[in-house]
Amino acid sequence: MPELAEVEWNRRQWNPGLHDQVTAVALHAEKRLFRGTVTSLLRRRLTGQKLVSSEARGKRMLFRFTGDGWLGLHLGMTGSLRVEKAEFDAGKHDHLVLRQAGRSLVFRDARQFGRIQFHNGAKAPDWWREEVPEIVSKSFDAKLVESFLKRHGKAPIKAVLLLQNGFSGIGNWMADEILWRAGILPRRPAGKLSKAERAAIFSETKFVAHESLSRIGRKGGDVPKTWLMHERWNQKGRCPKHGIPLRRATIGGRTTAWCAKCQR
DNA sequence: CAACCTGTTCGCCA
DNA sequence: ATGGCGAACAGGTT
Repeated sequence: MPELAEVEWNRRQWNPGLHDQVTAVALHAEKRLFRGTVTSLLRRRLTGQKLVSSEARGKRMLFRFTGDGWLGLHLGMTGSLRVEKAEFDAGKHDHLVLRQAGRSLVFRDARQFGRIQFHNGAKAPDWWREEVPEIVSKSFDAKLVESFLKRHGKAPIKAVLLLQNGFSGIGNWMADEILWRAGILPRRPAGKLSKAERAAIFSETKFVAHESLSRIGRKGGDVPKTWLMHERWNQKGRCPKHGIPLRRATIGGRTTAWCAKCQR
């Protein structure tokens, strides 16, 4: 699930727990998810504290607690956040559960490509403060995209769109969606795109990010049927514009789908 | 049983 | 020093 808008959706799943005290912490300390994190500290510093606020940046989330506790979450490939009843029994892949009087806040991640970090201090942790502009912010502008594409000029544009220090929050399906809308073949080297094509990458990135984020709260929640996204999952996917079968190949290490007619 | 998967990180090479 | 690429990670699904 987890790309930009889905991350934001998951972040909100814990909103029912805002301003409530964490009465107990249950976690699977030996799991790879906690690599680099002192779980005993996490457990000790969150127990008895209140969840104050949360924020998402790209694919990362930060939950703030009283007592200077900061919980960083990344959903990886299969992570999700949800709320369960207070007395709910954690399943095999429910690697972190924050118990509150009225509910349990649950982090599940079967494949464990995600990550759980904890920091105790007055200021937000270093790993959160490193600045990569959010796509929906003003500082993500055409100039920034220009220089980023130039810097990675030899790599296929598809691979460049997946680099989180430039396109924060873009994942596999969003990258394909952007390229389809921009009319650009995923294998084209980023440095060989025309000025107009670079401008299209910029504006379609903004468009896809804004559109998908704006739909989270609404009923249905999903992006329109006319988006490539709905077609690219299965082998029989077809271009929403032309109805012809999508081409597919591994590019930038990931399965990539495109329309040979739309994209040049 | 084999292939595939919405992500990052590491080691190797240019 | 920087950039590009493929493998590895872990487990479920097709």
